[in-house]
Amino acid sequence: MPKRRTAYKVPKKFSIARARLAQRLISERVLEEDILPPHICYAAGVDLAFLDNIAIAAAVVIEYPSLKLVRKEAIIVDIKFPYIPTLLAFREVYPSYVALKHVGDYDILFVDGNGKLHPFKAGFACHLGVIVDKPTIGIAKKLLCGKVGEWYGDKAPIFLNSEVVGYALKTGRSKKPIYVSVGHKITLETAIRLTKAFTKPSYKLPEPIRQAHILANNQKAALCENTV
DNA sequence: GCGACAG
DNA sequence: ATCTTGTCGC
Repeated sequence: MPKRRTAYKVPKKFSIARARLAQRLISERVLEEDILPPHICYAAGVDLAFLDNIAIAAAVVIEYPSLKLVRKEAIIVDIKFPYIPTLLAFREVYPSYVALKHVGDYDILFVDGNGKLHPFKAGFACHLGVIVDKPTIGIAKKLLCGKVGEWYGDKAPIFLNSEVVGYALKTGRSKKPIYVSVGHKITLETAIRLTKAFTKPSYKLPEPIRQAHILANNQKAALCENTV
């Protein structure tokens, strides 16, 4: 009788090793193909604001092509996990997931944070995208890793291990670009096209993220007033 | 070992 | 992300 053993060791408590294992499993589930409706009507966006150890998670739904805000919900959750570069998802995924459940259905999701533009190709956008199982686009305002390639008009590829994992994209009137990458169920090309489609000419960020950010901060301000 | 490092 | 005022320009 052969000796029975586990395929690999799975730590029971949190550890960097366990987090990396989770990220590897997440990255293996990410689908970089367009599995989305032929015509996008609604795009959801999520963003968080913090106050001590609590997070205010805001989720919104933007209609296309009007780019009007049609749904918005915010929730409050206690936060224990700290912000650690490359492990952002472990701090923000749960609140985001809960807030998203309150805005109903949508065709695509915009997340503020990277998708595959991550050291282990498992950024926050991949993590959340796989969990909610929706076409997801990652939008970051700063470069986490990788090297910016040659610019072609308004965009430049981001290389990581000689592989294109995202694009720097100049939107609105901003000199600084935003960084677009695949979260889940979408190709990089479509992610860029939809990011542009959901971004108003005068703003740098796509509406789903911009509106979610505004809502999160408004809710935080309202919460502070009630505390005073 | 050192520096960098989404939100 | 958060702490913070004014300010330059379209």
